[in-house]
Amino acid sequence: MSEEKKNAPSNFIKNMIEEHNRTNRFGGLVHTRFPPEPNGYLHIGHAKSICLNYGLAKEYRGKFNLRFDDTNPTKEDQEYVDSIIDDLNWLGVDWEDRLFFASDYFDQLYEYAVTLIEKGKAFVCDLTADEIRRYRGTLTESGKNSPYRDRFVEENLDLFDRMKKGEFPDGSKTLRAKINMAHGNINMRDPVLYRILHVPHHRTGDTWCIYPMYDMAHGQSDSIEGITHSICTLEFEDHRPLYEWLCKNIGIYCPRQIEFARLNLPYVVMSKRKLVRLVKEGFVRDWDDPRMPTLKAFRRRGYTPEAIWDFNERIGVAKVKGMADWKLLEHCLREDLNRRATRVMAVMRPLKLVIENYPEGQVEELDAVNNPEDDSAGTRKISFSRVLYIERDDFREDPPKKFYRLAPGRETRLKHAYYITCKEVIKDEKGEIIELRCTYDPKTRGGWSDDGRKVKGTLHWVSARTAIPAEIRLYGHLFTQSDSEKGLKEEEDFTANLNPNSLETLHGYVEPSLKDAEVGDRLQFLRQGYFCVDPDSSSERLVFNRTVSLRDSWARIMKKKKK
RNA sequence: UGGGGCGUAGCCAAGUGGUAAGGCACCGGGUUUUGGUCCCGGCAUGCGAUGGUUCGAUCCCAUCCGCCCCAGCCA
Repeated sequence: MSEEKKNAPSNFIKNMIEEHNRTNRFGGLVHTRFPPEPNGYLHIGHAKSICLNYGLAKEYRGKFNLRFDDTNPTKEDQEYVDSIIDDLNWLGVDWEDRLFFASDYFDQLYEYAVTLIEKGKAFVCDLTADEIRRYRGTLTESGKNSPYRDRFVEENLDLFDRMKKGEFPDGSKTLRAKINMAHGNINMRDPVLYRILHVPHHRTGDTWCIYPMYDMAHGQSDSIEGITHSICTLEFEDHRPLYEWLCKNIGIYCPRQIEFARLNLPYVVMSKRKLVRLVKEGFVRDWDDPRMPTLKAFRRRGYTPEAIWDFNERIGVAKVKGMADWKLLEHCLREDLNRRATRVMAVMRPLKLVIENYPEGQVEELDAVNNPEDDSAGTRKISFSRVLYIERDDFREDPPKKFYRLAPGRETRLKHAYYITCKEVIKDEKGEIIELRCTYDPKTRGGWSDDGRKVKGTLHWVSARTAIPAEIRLYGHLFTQSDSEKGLKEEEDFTANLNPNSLETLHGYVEPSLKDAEVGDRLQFLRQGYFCVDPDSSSERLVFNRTVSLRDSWARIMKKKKK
């Protein structure tokens, strides 16, 4: 069996890896990792990092680790560990037996710190947080040395040991690297390596009251695990010199840190702070509200992991900060769903339609194809009768040009059923159309006419006597502005840009074959879009989320006309 | 005014001394019992700007312009 391999486009990281392989820098190995901090839920931006790291390991037949960067017990929690693992499994990521935690290395990290002290490369500093800030200098002025910088090694060793033993209160002392307070890169101005935190850790409990900072943990964990390419986002570029300085001065293997631009999507927010507010202040239902950019939300909305992978492969990887386009994500989704989703008929905004010449009480079973893209999906029976519902949008009393659907006196096709002709429009006292009276042509059963007569439009429908009522949720962008901070007035914050119409709830009808649909089932509602069964569904009530609409060229024609 | 990055089409993004890949979007056409899918075609005399080197520059050099990140005992 030959497997057609997609031409994954090149990017600067692959070029770098290939250069490393050419020069044998890492012995031809590629070993990556995804290093989340367990302090929140994964979102679509994390997916880019995951796909990148895991994808590279796969492509170069290397290894991939999952490592939680859990060095700040004040923010982290087991709940997030579980949630992150769940999302990674959903994405199909396999770290085999390599699930690690930075906290697994606390003993080793402590020894590394001792090594630095012994080499005269680190010292215990008694400055307060405020003092440290003042001593650090500014972007343009160099800092000045801490008065504790020249403590003897023995004293530093003793103090650090006592920090570990819990002799000092939070914030009273830190361990700092001894580098250069005049360095242009502020990260090199004697950065804090360890701080005192009398806080229990979700994994190590009360074992520790000193915890390493990011810089003292991340690169060292990479080193311990034999990571070759430590891929992170752009804002860590300034940390690379420190990453390398620490490896070198501790005297351990040094991976290569590579920085790439994180993913940004318009009309949504990705920052943890903002996401929390949306949930806490009730702007969305929860972390998995289908309007959220969290992976949980994408999952609930009906997105497939395959689509997310495809999207990430297509947006590429670079150092240019940019905005990805929802249109591309949606394209990837439709492409995947088109292949796999069963077609069914559902009416979102029902309009009653009575076929006057169809015998009262008669019911017919008609054949319907389940998926024209997949013959193996087979066919099903759908029942036809005298009273139906069609989509309100599929009828126009005064049809504009190029409107192919139903209109007074016009003949059109009911999908899989018959040609019908609209004879009469019935309105209520307010002038609202409440019912259509039509006739059908019995000779067009199945939707064909053998006299060569053609109709332009084909409508979806459900039979009133068998249709199941359903709640249908349509989603729009969370924000009205591509950037949630755009155009805010003086006193407003980003929530002022929330889209008040991001959720529209409809009550329609679906065909009876959906009676036993299960949560998560993905379907195409013919001519409308892809939908999935929401967990809010019960045996009493079916709830569908619109995952994404179908491309709608009629809507585009109308839009153009308006302009 | 310190340090680190980035500027190729509406959005992403390859290429890097030999005359601008690809995808999305968009436009036009064909097929179609989904105005879906699919198929065909179009879409940068141009690579932030200006000089220079060269037979030849998006690529090398110089200068300039624009944007982003960094002053947590967060990651």
